[in-house]
Amino acid sequence: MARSSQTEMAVLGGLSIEPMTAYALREAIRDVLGHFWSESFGQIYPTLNALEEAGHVRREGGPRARSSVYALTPSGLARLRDLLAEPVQEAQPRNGLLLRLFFGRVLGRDRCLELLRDARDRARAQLGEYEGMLAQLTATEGHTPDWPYMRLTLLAGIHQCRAGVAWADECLTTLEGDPTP
Amino acid sequence: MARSSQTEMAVLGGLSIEPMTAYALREAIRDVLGHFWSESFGQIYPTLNALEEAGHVRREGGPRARSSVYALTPSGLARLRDLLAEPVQEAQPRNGLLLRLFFGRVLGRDRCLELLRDARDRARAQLGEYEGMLAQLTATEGHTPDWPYMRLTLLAGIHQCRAGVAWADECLTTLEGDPTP
DNA sequence: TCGCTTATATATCTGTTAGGAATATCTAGC
DNA sequence: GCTAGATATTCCTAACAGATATATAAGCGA
Repeated sequence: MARSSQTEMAVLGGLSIEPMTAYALREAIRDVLGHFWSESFGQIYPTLNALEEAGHVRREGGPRARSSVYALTPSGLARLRDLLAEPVQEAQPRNGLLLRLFFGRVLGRDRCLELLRDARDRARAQLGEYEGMLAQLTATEGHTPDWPYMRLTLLAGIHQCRAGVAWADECLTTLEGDPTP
Repeated sequence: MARSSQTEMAVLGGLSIEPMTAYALREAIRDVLGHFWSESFGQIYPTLNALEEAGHVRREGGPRARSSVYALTPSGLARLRDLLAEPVQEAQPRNGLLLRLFFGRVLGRDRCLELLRDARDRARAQLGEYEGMLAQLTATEGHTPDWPYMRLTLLAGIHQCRAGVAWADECLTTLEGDPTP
């Protein structure tokens, strides 16, 4: 059986854009999907093997001696369609920042303020990056069919960051004005 | 290296509020931290055992025959402080919704619209819940030391949801107006 | 008040998943 | 040719979720 079907989806999806080596696939996932997805070698390779076994992926000699380029087969595309149509399963939430802030009484107010400032700065920086990417995307001529969908995911990042900045700002003002230590 | 157990932090933190059984701890984590954290029995029990071994937690007879109530020891509180002070390590992002939307070309526009509407509705519903909880929190008399920090985390949920709604709305308008199938 | 049923509480166990260190190989610059 | 860095792959270990097993309490009819 395949590893988690989520990894399968990401892998098939990546190959649906163009055939790649496993290494390139990982780079692509990190660079393109990086702000909302991640996969590591340990997942990608076994998944590719399983997919090859199932005939969803074809392996060809790669650019280097011992490397392989994987390409989607028709059945692989069908499989991708099926997976994408499955209900979204959200990952269990695990927000380390909020966990720390929740126990702020123990951590101390100053530390919390620091955390919040940090979070705000990081969100601001990210926001700048995303806006740059969006501008670049908007400027590209000859939109591919993927264009509107890439835009969606970028917009998600932007809204998220803006919310993050606004939240941190609000918290900072209330917490700074709070007399209790 | 450390995929350090964040579970330890959540467990110690929970016990820092009041002594509890493992079962109650899990309930508390689900109900109170639920919107940004999650733990399962499979992690909580072994973590408690390890903490007891290390002397960070004291086990006493619980409300039922075979049950134990765990309480934080001074060294446990110190340990919690240390853990909270460690740099925040964010979980790898895994957003199933965005992954699907990214491959929207394969999934089809109509399905994407559906996903977006769903996401918007869920975000709206959540927002209502959080706002209710915030109102309730604001109304409570005699603020505990934890009060301002609980408020922070609730606000985070609220900002997040608002951003989610705004994003989905924006995407829906652009995608609905898009002539390409 | 007894015995039966159901719900709740407690604990353990197991397969899956994840992440990244370790390893190997190649390419290019010096 | 030699070294640095990019490319490619394998593997191991710990975290993890969720199911399952077992015990206890509570409800309820007789």
